[in-house]
Amino acid sequence: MIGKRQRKDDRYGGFSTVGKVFSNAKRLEILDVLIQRPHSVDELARNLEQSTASTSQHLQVLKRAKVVVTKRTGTTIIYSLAEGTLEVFVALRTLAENISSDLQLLQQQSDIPTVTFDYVQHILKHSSAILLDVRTETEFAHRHMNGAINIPLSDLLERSIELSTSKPIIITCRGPYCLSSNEAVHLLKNKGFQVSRYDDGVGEWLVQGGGLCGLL
Amino acid sequence: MIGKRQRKDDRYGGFSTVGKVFSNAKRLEILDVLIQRPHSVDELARNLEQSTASTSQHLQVLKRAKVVVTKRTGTTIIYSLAEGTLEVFVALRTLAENISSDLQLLQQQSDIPTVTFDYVQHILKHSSAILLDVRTETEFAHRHMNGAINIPLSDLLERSIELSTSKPIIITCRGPYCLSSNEAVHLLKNKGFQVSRYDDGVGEWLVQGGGLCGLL
DNA sequence: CAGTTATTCAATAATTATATAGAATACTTG
DNA sequence: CAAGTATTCTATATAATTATTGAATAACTG
Repeated sequence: MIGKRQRKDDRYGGFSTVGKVFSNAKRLEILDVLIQRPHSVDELARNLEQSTASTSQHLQVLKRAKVVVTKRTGTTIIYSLAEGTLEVFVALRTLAENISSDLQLLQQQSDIPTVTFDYVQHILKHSSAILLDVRTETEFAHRHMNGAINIPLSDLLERSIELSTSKPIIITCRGPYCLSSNEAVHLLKNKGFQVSRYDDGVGEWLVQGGGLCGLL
Repeated sequence: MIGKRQRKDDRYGGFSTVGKVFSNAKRLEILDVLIQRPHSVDELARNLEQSTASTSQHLQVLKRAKVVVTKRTGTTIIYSLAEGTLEVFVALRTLAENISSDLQLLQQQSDIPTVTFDYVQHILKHSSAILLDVRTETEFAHRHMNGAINIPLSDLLERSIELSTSKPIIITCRGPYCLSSNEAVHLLKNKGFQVSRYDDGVGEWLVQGGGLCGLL
């Protein structure tokens, strides 16, 4: 006969297998990267600036906990988020940011004005500004906010001519920990545009009730 | 000048401090216990069947991550959940249960029929069954589902006479990992009542959109 | 089927987590 | 202020996690 304590330990132990996923910085970064689009092991390793073996090991943890799924194409294995993972990741990050004054301080180290979800929704409804996503074309194609337009950061300098100078521009990128929107803001500011930033990414956008389009 | 990699590591590192909270079985059990009502260190230690020192150490981790708050009354320190923690805990557990076939198997080791949130909402609306919470009076007082009645498991045998025999009874307790509802079901079944079980607790109830009453 | 590429496995070393016992602290009460 | 109770701190031993290197595997390519 199995004891009560043993049974409880088993239950919470199984639960903690999923919790462990979120206990390591590199694993959190993997998940954040996978929100943008599926990636191969190799791509992830380069992204994290870490050995392939170590990245693979983290991916095994994620796979065992079933928060990611894999698809083999040829010799490469493509990892992507499992259903339900995005929502929990975002909920956890939101909690972390609300809670931790450290993270907030890191975030507010900038002089660029940031706008809220509600504000972005409002301007989209009234077409009173442009929502500019500066991620790569592939990321944008995978999923992006309804109503956003895409010019990748790498092309922004030469393609800034496409942007209307009469409307203010709101920049969005991969999410709160992404540094692209900062660069984009400065680049466009120097060109005379009126710019602000939506700090959150597609994950937060979705969880807050915003619509997405894309392949998934 | 701080490098990009360093800054990312710092960000995800801060995030992982909050994630670590959910990576240990005992800490998850502490949080689950705190959902029911605030507890002292000593009470928690007895509940977890673990030394006070070790429990205190876990509580420090939770406190540093700011997912719990403390209130001193005399020599005892009362720990309770911080705002936002309940929702994330439940979201994580829901993910874990959907994902992990192990946890589901553990759960379905019973012959008692379980009912869904929607069903409970329906029967409450039509008063077609009784929702019976078998937790302690203190736990019930702290927060309970709108429309539930309370008979603690310890009193159930002698107080079963209070229950109508004409209506089916739905038992609820501390949540999916709590073993009280099982006992209560068998006890009432032997007395000839028509019983089923709502497996989730007040946390899931709240997150699914159910109303709560109580002190907090 | 030998060579190439992508990923995983195995062994190791360094770090971090965890549990415990016993000491130290903090508050209350007589 | 001495005694008692609740909690935290310290030191220690054990276990788990993490990153790395190099070997092994698996699928494709000519």
